[in-house]
Amino acid sequence: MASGVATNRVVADGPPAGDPRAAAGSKAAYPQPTTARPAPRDHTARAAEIIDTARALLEEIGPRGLTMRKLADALGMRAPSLYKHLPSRSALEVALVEHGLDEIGGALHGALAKSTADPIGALLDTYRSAGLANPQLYRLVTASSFPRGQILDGLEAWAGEPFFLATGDSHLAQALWSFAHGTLILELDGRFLGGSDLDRTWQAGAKAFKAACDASNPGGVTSPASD
Amino acid sequence: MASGVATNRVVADGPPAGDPRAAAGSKAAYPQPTTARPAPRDHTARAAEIIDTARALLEEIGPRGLTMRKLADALGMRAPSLYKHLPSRSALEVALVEHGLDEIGGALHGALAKSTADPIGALLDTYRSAGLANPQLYRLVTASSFPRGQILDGLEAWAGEPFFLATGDSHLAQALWSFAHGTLILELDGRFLGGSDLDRTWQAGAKAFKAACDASNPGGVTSPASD
DNA sequence: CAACGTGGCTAACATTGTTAGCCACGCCGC
DNA sequence: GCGGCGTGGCTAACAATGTTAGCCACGTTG
Repeated sequence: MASGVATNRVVADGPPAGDPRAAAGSKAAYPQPTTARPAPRDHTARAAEIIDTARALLEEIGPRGLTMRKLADALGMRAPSLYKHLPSRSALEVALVEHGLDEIGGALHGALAKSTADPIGALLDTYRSAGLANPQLYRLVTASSFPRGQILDGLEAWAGEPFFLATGDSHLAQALWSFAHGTLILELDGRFLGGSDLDRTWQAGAKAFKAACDASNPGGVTSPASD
Repeated sequence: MASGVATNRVVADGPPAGDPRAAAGSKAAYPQPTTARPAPRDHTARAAEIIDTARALLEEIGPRGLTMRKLADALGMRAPSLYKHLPSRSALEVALVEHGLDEIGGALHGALAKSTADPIGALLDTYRSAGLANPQLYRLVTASSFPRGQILDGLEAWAGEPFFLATGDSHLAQALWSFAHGTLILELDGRFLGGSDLDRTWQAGAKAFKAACDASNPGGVTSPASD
């Protein structure tokens, strides 16, 4: 029970059965998005202000340092007053995570919309950039202990959809996402050897998955191993 | 400073330069281990008892639930008495993590020693099994917030070495490790879609990396894509 | 002008890790 | 035998955490 029951997941098993666009895309040769982008949750103006401040503070001092009293301090008020605008610290985290998922999902969908030549490479680059730009937020979004059940319905699925769109296969999509997340979190946590050239680590994975994608999807759009 | 300065890392950049065994292995065609297994840290008998209890409790109630008072309760004593045997809760976590790294590293090295036919497949299977057998310990070992600098010198490098041994290339090794960690932590956290067949997700990644390994190491030992 | 919702405050509580200080017990040297 | 002392337990207490209760000033609205 420690990690709760997760009802929302990233990387759907593919588009709903029988969707015509998935096979008959007009312009791009890979499937078109079929998941709707969930509308962001409504917050009071003051609540939004608090969440913004929390986000800035989060990047400064990390998830553990982000305490209700410090957050209140940064806003020129006392901790209990925060509860006039947010029900709990956990709700604040949910808001931050939803922010993060919306941003990262937007970036991934955007990357796929632009680059049709090398979707997997574009996806990985975008994923990595998004994480490096907001490391603490990325850590929070992917924290094991997070109460994932409270996140906006469909948000995680929408944010993860690009991995399916880029590979055309749900298991390859999950494997690619796993690689991206694993590499990013290990990079953020400084777990690779000091002198390592991480660009090449990402490239090694990208190359492997591009090849696997070509193999599972002959005549598809992913460019032949380009390295 | 939130995540500390990591001085020990997993997956070394390869064996020390000039090591003869790396190129001229006698029996197996892939490199032999060159990193020494660090001796476990010494603990008092009572300290070891505490650590064992902590480990059992960890799997029951998770890292966040594992509090000094609950641990003391489980041992029939009071929280402050724990400090007669361990300097801090953080030191306890370090001990648990070292336990975990030693076990997982042992399993990985063992797997490579047995199976020379499909080292990458064996490695991934072993990694996954080890994590699924002790999910909370795995979470702790790979937690972002962990003070990694205090871990026994060389332990992480030794535990990660098999990834290099199996691939023969440091960047491919890091990418493979990233995939393994990413997939495992996402599986443990229940972040894949409910109905997903995770065996196939692992297989998809394994296949991609085996092919990449063959490509970067022609005539090597990894078996040709066997699905 | 009275009523009331909004949004701040202080005081306080439980839980966490942790420290200080006390004491019972068993072993060692005389 | 016995005094001293280290070992390992205890209670009391502190600071920091999330959170609740209860108070009050202010602006809007009937």
